Amino acid sequence: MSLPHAILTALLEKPSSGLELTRRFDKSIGYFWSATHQQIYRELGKLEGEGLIRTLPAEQPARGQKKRYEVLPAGRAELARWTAAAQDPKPQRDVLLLRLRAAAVVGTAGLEADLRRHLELHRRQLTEYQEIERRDFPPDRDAPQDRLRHLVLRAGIDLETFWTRWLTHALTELAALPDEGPPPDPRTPDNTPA
Amino acid sequence: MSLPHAILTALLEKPSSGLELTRRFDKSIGYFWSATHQQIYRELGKLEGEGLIRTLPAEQPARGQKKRYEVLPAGRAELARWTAAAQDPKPQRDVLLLRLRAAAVVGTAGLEADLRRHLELHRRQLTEYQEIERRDFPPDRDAPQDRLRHLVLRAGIDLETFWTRWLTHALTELAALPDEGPPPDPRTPDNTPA
DNA sequence: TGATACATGTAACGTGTTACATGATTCA
DNA sequence: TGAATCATGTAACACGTTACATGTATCA
Repeated sequence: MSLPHAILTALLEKPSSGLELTRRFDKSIGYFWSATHQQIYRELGKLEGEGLIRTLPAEQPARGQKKRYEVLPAGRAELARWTAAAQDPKPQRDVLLLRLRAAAVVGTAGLEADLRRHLELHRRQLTEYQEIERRDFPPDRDAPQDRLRHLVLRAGIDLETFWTRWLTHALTELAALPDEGPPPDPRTPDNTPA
Repeated sequence: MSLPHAILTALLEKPSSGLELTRRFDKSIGYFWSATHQQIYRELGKLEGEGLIRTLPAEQPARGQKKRYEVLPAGRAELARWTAAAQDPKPQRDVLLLRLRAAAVVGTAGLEADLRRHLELHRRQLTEYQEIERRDFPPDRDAPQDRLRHLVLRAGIDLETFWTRWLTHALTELAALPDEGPPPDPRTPDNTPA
C-alpha cells in the first residue's frame, strides 16, 4: 500500500500528468521509489475514484490528451495519516545475496562477470546521486523542508556506497577461491538410498 | 523469478519438508530471502510438476503427513544456470525513505515514535546476525564454501549497521527541525485558479 | 474426547511486470 | 500522408500477503 502514497507525495510537490509523473519517478523520486507508467495510470484512476485527487478542471478527457492531476484535501489527510502510522519493515529480499549463497552450493562459474557489471552500475548510480547532492543541496544549511529531502538522498548515497564496497570485496573473495568453488559434487540423487 | 531458486538452494543444502523450509526461511535464510509457508507450498508444487524436485520415496502423500523434498539433477542444473545468468538489479523501493519524503510535504507529526521503533528492530536484528557470525564463522579461515556464506552474512550485518546509523541520524535531524516541519500549508485546492 | 500443536494446503486480493493497443501531435 | 513521438490506457500473468480450511499426532 505504498504506491498511492508515493503518487500523492509527488502530486503535492507538483501537480502533474501521468507521463510527467512517470518521468519524475524515473529521476528524482527513483532513489526511494520506482514505478512504471502502467502502474501509475492504474493508480491515478483508483485515487480519482476514491476522491483523493482530481483532474485539473477545463481539460477534456480524450484518450491521447494530457490530463493533469492535483491532490484534494482528503488526499492530503490520507497521506498525513499514512506517514504517521506505525509500519513494520518489509522482509529482506535481495537477489544478489541469494545468488552468492546459491553459488556456494552449485559453484561460482560465470558469476564474476555479472558482479563486475553490478559494481559498475552501482558506481554510476552513486556518482549520479552525488551530482544531485552538489546541485540541489549546496554546502551547509538547507531550508527546514529540504533537510528531510537531503536526509533521504543521503540514504541513497550511503546505500550505493555500501554496495560498491561490498561488491569490490566480493570480487576479491571470488578471485581467492579455489578454481570452481565447491567441487561439482554429483551427489544429486540418481538412486540414493533412504 | 527468485523464490524457486531460493528453495532449490535451501533443498540442496538439506532436503526438507514444507514446514522445515518455512522455519529455515525464518532463520538463517531470512537475512537474504524471506517467504511464507503459503508461498513455499505453492512453489514446491510447481517445482515438482516441472521435474526439478521430487518427494523422497516411501512417504504417503496424506494431507497432514510430512513430505520431504529433494532436488533432482535438472533442478541443480537450473540453479547453476540461473546463478550464472546476467540479471539487472531490482528497482529501489523503500517505504521508510518514502515516508520521510512525504513528511517533508505533510509534516512530521507522529513520525518520531515509529522511527525509534524501527531503530530498535534494526539494532536487535544486527546483534542477532553478529551472534550467528560468532557461532558459525569463528575467527579466520573458513572453508572455501563457507567464505561465500560468510560474505552474504557480512552484507546483512553491514546493511543493518547502515540502517541503525542512518535512523539515529534521522532522529537527530527530526529533533532539530522547527516544531512541525513544513507549515500546515493549506494551499490545497478549494478553489485554486489555473 | 477434547485441546493443542504440527503439517499441508485453498482462496482472494493487491501490487509489480511485460507486452500490446489506441488516439493525438509534429514534422519531414 | 506517413513516420515518429507523445500520451493514455488494457490485458495477462507472476509474485507476495492475508485469511481461512483441513487433516494428523500428542497428551492431559
